[in-house]
Amino acid sequence: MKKTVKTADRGDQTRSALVQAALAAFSEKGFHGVSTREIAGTAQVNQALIGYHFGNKEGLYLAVFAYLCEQIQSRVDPFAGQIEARLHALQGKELPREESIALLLRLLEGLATLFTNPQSNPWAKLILSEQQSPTRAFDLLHERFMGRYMALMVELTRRIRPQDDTEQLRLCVATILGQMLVFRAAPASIFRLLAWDSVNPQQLEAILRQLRRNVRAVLDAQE
Amino acid sequence: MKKTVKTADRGDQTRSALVQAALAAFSEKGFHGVSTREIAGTAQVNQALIGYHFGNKEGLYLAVFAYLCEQIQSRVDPFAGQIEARLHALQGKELPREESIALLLRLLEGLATLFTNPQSNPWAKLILSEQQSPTRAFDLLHERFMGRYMALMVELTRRIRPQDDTEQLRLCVATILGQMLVFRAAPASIFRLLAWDSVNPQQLEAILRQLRRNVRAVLDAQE
DNA sequence: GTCTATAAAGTGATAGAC
DNA sequence: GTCTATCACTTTATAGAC
Repeated sequence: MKKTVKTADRGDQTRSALVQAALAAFSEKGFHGVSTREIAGTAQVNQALIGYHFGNKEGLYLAVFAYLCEQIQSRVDPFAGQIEARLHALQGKELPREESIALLLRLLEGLATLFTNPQSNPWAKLILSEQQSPTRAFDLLHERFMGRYMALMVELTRRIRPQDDTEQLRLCVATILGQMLVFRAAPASIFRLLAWDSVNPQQLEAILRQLRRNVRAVLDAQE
Repeated sequence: MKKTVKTADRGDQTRSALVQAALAAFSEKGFHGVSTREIAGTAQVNQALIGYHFGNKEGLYLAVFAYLCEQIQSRVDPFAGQIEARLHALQGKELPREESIALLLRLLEGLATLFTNPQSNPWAKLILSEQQSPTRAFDLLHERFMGRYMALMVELTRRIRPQDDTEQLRLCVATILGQMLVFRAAPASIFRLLAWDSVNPQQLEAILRQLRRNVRAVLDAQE
């Protein structure tokens, strides 16, 4: 047993290095914009190992998204789990309106904080690329976290605006998400508009303040 | 003179066919996802003519964006020009609040109608791709129409919320734009959320209704 | 302005040695 | 699990005939 300990996870290291390098490369230049040689070079790994570990280039692409889902879930699931637990514990009883709004805002702020962080730059590019031209990778994203977070937002909104039908609630959630996503979806335009070149902590606070104000206004709106 | 009339614009026809084919191809598969052979094949034009007319593949890419700017401007400039004329005619006098809101909503609805139309599918993909990784093509987009429309929205918003400083106004415009853009930026998720597979006229009306309600609420919001 | 033909370099995948 | 070497194919750009 002992004599294999040091190299037992060499395959894991190779896979991990390839996924990291591929994540950066695919997000910067797109699937067709990078060669497997380039990725292997960055990862300091032999090019033939992509085939061995992931089957082919597409398999590596999917592995990147599986990794990406883990990263996002580990950061957002705490918020979502808390809300799901609260909703479930009610057993049919009503959730106070103010608490519903607070939970919705907390989830939204968690997402906004994550998605305005430069650390999520490469993730955002990959996800937006899949939004425009979905492949099997999009199914991963939707099943692992996107569908769940959106459903949660609809349920919270239903408690806040019981007079709306389901389609209205979904549209409401879409426009709320849009107010946060615009900073990722159209960063080149938005940063020119704001005359910012990134989002520092003070600026993030300004964004969150605007989001809070808008979301409350939207949730209170009369027809 | 007469003997060259029939073929005088043959070069124009070639350029146009290449730009049309390239627009569709680049938006579907990205710059690196299509070959010049494929574009020339679709355009039924010899592959070597891309080099002759546009220098190289990148020159063709830029020509696509110049064409795209013309198309969008011809559809949105009427709205923008009307607003600019109204603002300019004031000569310092105040614009009534209700009229400012009406003008802002009209511009926003014009943009929303254009950008939810399937006809603008390829445009949206190209623009969003430039938003994520701006090249020289983004400068074209910003200079020709995006910068102008955003500045106009900020000026209208300033009349509606004179108590806000410029940064707040810009953030407000960003979040308003986001509510419309989300249907283009994250279509795969939004359409799953709404259980739609495209936007028919009734659904467009539902989107516009939601946007109108939200924008009024956001513009009326107290701190 | 358009064509054919081709140069020069790059691509993903894989067989076979270790 | 990793490596080298290579196959089969595609890529963009361009020289030169018409």
